[in-house]
Amino acid sequence: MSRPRRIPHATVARLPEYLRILVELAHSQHDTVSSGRLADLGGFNAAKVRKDLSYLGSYGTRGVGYDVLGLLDEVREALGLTAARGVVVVGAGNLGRALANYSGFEERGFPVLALVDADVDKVGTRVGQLEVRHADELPALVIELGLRIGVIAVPSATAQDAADRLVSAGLKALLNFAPSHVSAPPKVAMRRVDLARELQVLSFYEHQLGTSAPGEPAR
Amino acid sequence: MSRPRRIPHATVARLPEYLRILVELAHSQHDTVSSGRLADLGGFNAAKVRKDLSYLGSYGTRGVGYDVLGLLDEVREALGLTAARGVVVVGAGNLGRALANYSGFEERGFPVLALVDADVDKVGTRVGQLEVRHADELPALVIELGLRIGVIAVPSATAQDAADRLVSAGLKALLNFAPSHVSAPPKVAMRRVDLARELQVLSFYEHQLGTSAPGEPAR
DNA sequence: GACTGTGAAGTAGTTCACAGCT
DNA sequence: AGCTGTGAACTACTTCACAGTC
Repeated sequence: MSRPRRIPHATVARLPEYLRILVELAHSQHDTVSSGRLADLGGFNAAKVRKDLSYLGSYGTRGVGYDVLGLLDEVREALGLTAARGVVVVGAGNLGRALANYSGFEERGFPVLALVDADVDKVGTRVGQLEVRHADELPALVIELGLRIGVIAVPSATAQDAADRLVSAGLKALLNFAPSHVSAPPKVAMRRVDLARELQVLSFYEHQLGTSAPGEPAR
Repeated sequence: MSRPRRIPHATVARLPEYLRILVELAHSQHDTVSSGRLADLGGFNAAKVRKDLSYLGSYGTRGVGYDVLGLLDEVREALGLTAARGVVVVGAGNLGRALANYSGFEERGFPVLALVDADVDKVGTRVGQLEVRHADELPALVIELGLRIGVIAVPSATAQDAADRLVSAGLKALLNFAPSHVSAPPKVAMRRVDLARELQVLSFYEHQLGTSAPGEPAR
């Protein structure tokens, strides 16, 4: 009930899932929810849910459950989602254009406000609402549009360069879609999504038919 | 050096990364590689690399390192990547079309051979090389094209339905891009990628400026 | 001397089980 | 009675440290 400081990474990785579930519960007019119900909806275990929420200094009520709206605020607050966070996509190839168009980002509070590329032939072309800008404009765009998160959607060979540009333009959070390891200063938060990797992991478990794949990643 | 049975999930999740690095090393004519070098290239620690590879019954040579081509085969074999694995994408919306077009899948051995949708208005339209087929044709397509993996790219509300269709069409490996929890029989390998979730996790670490985000997920 | 393979120690994450509130 | 919050036990993963091989 007090508010302990350090939230373990495994818990942080589940917060977006709690958020999603709580948004749905709020829509369907539920005002309280128990850890058991949250566990069912998210595919977790009830004890884990309670422990996770306890790190937020959650306000559950014994005998009753958690207040949906209150908890929703707590989770949003913990994730730092109190204001929309503008995203810039670097790389206007296939993947970059798709990401810039993907409505799921805007819906969840991450509007894609800019799309840049280093290739002058691509600069000026339109992708949905956006016009492709030159990568050199990054520092100006970051300031002008208040960008917070950079998405790297360039080929592996230039991913490190894209990351460096984003960091020197002042961004502190990067999501890398290129299938290669990119390094950044320790103050910069960095995650990677490798779509083909997911298929390879699936391939492993399908291959080993019978061995069921564990649920979802943590860390 | 013997070949112990159960590969821990955290190790499985890193195998694709080793694979990628080994492919690059092979291209650049390296014939051996040490655990330390692999660790550098992947952003790991050398002891972890050695332990991971030991689960494959790896053939490292003390004093020398690992044979690049031999290890490449071992990893490919462990991942079950000895033959190409056909993929079907369910959902021809924004995301589904982008995934069907994404060249990274084919490049890594997962050709997208079919794209289906339940909406008759979308059936017959073209996306890259593919013509959108009706979701009812799934069981036939699975047999005809030898599909192995299903990718779910429909809205949350219909994700469970899409999963059920894929499972009853005989697929044993599903990748879910919808931001909701989907259940499947235990024999079916199932993973989820939630793009907005990654941004939310980044938001957390950016918010808590100074707390550096740990590297990459395992499990 | 360089580098692997692996027990053992250390750390993180999960689950149990129950005391404590409503 | 129902459900939270949390120490304690357990399980998984990582890292150390060193014996063993080339």
